[in-house]
Amino acid sequence: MASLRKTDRHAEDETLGETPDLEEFIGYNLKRAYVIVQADFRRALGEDGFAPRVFSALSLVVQYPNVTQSGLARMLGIERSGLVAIVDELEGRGLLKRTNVPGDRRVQALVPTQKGKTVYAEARATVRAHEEQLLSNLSTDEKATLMALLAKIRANGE
Amino acid sequence: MASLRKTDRHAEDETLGETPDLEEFIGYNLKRAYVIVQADFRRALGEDGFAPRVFSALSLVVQYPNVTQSGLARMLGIERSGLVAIVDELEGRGLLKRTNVPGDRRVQALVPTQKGKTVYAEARATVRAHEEQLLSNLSTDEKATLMALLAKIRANGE
DNA sequence: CGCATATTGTTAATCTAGTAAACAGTTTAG
DNA sequence: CTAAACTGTTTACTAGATTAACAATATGCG
Repeated sequence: MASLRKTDRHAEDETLGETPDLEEFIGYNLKRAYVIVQADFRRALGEDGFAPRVFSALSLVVQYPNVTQSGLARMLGIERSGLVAIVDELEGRGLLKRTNVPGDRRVQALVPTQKGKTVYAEARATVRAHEEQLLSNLSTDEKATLMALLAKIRANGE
Repeated sequence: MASLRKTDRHAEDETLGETPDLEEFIGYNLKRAYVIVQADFRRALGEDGFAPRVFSALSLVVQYPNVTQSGLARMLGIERSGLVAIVDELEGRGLLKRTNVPGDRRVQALVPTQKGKTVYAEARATVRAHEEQLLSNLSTDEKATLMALLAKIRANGE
């Protein structure tokens, strides 16, 4: 998603001095912005850090201890089959544990460990700081506006 | 990426009546919005329609006829190896053709066919209409603001 | 109660998008 | 002329995600 440069076209073709169609589409612009922010996220957390989805899962487990895997999958908007590997990773790193729930032997409630809470708090601070810096050309107001507009899109689509 | 519901937590855990951390992150909100808009895009173009990246490629070829594959890959921000399948598909559907360039026997300039131009114009109108309707709870001003803010993010990240 | 239906976590197969590395052919620079 | 760079391409690989099936368990309802 690089920018359009003069040298990407051939000399002989004309260059309608216009904005490319693509930039009219919200979807295209959303994707480009997302790719940039996502790359920054990965840079922030480094090689051995969390993938975005793993970070998101940990965040929710810390905030909603005893959430079930199905519940977590619903919150994340993914299939519960896809969550298994994510929870495996978090449990493998000792950041949460699967615990059985007295009333229902099907479910595995997810509980963050102390380490999980600590590691999440650090990761959260790191990601926040990186976002802050990546978006330093946006004012606080602009960031708030952006969040509000994105929330409106979400409100429509679900 | 569904919404957070009371029933997704267990009865016994408390429910800090707070906004989930995740919604503080621009990256998370961008992704959620993007997923919604992308799903709408696919609905708009239907089963046999274009994937977003194929649509984007066609758009650029129509707007910049005689672009090379390398140039197009740069514009799209993908590797040129990844572009081969996309161009194959568009050529297979008769929407563009690879032509050789007099001065340079390495490159294949991409030229839209008449059908390509027509099909693109239709697809563009369809996608626009769907975006319009999906985002009908945003005013024209809000949409413009959103675009501008996304462009600012892009300006930072590249 | 008993039985159909639904839910939970899980595995396995599959799909898409995308990257990285290598390549032969060709062009450019010194 | 030779070394370096570029083009399109293939192949192999990874990540993220979906679907379908499954056994264990729970729920609803005659």
